[in-house]
Amino acid sequence: MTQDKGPRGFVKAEDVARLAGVSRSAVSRTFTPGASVSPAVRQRVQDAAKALGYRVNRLASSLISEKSHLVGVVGANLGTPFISRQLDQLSRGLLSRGMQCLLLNAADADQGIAPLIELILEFRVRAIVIMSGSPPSSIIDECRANGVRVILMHRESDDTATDVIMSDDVGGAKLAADRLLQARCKRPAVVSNGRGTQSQMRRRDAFVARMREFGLDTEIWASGTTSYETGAQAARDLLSDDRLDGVFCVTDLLALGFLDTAREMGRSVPGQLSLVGFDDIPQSSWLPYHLTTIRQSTSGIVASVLAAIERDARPGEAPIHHILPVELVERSTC
Amino acid sequence: MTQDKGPRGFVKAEDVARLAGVSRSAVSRTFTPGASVSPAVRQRVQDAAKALGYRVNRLASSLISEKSHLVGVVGANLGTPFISRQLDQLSRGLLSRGMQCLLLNAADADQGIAPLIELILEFRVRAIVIMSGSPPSSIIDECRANGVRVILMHRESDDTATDVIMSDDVGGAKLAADRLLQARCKRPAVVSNGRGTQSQMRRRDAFVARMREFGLDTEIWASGTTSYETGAQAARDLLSDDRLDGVFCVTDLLALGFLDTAREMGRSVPGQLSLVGFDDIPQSSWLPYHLTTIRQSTSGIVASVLAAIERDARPGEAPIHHILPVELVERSTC
DNA sequence: GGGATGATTGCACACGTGTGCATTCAATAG
DNA sequence: CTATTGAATGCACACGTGTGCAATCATCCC
Repeated sequence: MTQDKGPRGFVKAEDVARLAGVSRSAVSRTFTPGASVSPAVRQRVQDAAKALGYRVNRLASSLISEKSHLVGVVGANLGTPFISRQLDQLSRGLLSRGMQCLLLNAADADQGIAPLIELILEFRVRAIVIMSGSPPSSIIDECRANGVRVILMHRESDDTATDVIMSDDVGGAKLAADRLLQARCKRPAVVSNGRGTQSQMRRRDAFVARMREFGLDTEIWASGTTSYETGAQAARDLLSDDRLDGVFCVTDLLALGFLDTAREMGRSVPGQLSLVGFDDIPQSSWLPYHLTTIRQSTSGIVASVLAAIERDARPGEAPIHHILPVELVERSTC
Repeated sequence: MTQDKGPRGFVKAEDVARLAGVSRSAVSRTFTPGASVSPAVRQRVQDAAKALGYRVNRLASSLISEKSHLVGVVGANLGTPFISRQLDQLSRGLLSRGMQCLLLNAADADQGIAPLIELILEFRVRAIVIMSGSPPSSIIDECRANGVRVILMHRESDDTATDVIMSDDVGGAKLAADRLLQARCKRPAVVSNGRGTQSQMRRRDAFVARMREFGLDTEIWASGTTSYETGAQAARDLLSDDRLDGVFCVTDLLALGFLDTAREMGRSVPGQLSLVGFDDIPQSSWLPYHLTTIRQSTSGIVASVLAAIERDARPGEAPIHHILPVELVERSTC
């Protein structure tokens, strides 16, 4: 099978050409869809390539064709249920469409994600997908100037026109508020992390505004990271107030921590307290929880992202701004 | 800031050289650590580069230096708690060591992961990390022949020498068995998926063997995928037998589904039934579960993988074969 | 001051591939 | 049989970078 191919390096097209008795161009054309090669030559080339274990060098190939099939992905908290599901679907979609995923973890990005984006640009990627962090607009402008699409998920850039794809946080928060009102909630509270994440703040503010429309003031709790433990802490803090009867956690992970701790503190849910989450992660439908929540369609989001990537980047084009619908999932915490 | 840089393409070293009034070599050396450049020239080059928004083209750079800083990662079920945590830590570690992560999702790999590995090889990666799937040894041989390290996580290759890094499945299964025996278990069962995943089979077989050492026959349940729902199904199937008093689920995800369903069926855990899992995913320590389990050190595993990648690939070298210790985490399901 | 030494710098080649252009070849029509 | 057409093929250039080698320059010692 694997022939003796000399001590150094990979097999190159020239080696295949020599073995097949054709020019190097013929080899290149054989592996270029739509190029003009006779069936006979193509066959000889393919045989020779197989015998030698030849594979096209994407580095050289992308260098000459000025664009690669790489897509840069920036994300943090990759171990989290919602984000990991998103990454799973995104990486699958990219692969199935002939693109590859260059993943940079933004967890340790103390300087912000600008350095990560610069690094990605060095690979001459086709597009950049940002799942976490807020890129400075100077970098985004530079990407656009170089014809690299930038796609923001669940966030928007203040001053620069970018492709934006997110769920309907405002609509979802309203659904949550209305559901709690329907459960005759009089004393609402909202729980979010303390990082000022865009999507969480949108949900929080929309929830508060909706409640105010009905004359209710919402207690706001915001601290820590987006985690189960933070939700638990929120419960310990908020439930010192006995009259609290409706809580909206802007994330399911927060909601699950809140729910467990509330019950441990002796509150019955939904008896004394109604609870609504956001995301619909798999754990929310597990038996002990059965959490009423707002479902985001990750598959819809990912599909929109993929479509945005595949759009040809024409200079004057208006950026995409998709807001995907969400839905209330009735379970048993209201 | 961003100058008018002509209509086509990225800024190249030649543009910077022209603006700085030096040769292109000087530009290249400025961005090459350890190269010889005078401070004055370096400064002029850096200024010019900044003004033009120049970044080194990694494609060309890697092409000439014959090796990239890319590491290919193959994995499936990326939305799963254990695997996503692993990927999170791995991608962080790679980035912090100056390497980039080329992620290929193996979920849709009907033909096996060989095509994915071939694709990765086209990028002339430095190493390939396999989190899921069993690569045919022919491909692995080819990788080694080309100086690309292949690192298998949680599995080993039958006939080819490869770097292997896994947890001590056998030791962990013994710990699980011993813990159940300590709880006076007489009728044990083991639950695994139906896919024949290597690590799961090792745990299962070691558990069964250990029980047999003590004269106990273990009921074996194996079906479906590795999921919460599969664990629930196992409980429905197995708990028709009233006498079952000790269950080892080879994965926490299975264990949590099993636990919820067992309780819903009226079994008290740990009263009538003891349960041990494997992995120690975050959810296992959540309040409703508090699962007794075998903890894998993902940080230890990832550290070993990173060390393996960074080892210089010398031809004659013996492959790495690390088996990392696991520990019993006592909680309240035994 | 002259020669030696060491640091800088520019030239030119190499990396492996895609593709326009001219050339060759076979096939077809007249 | 000749002229025409279209496909197939090879040549040569281009992509953007790293680096060995030789040339240049400044510096230092005697």
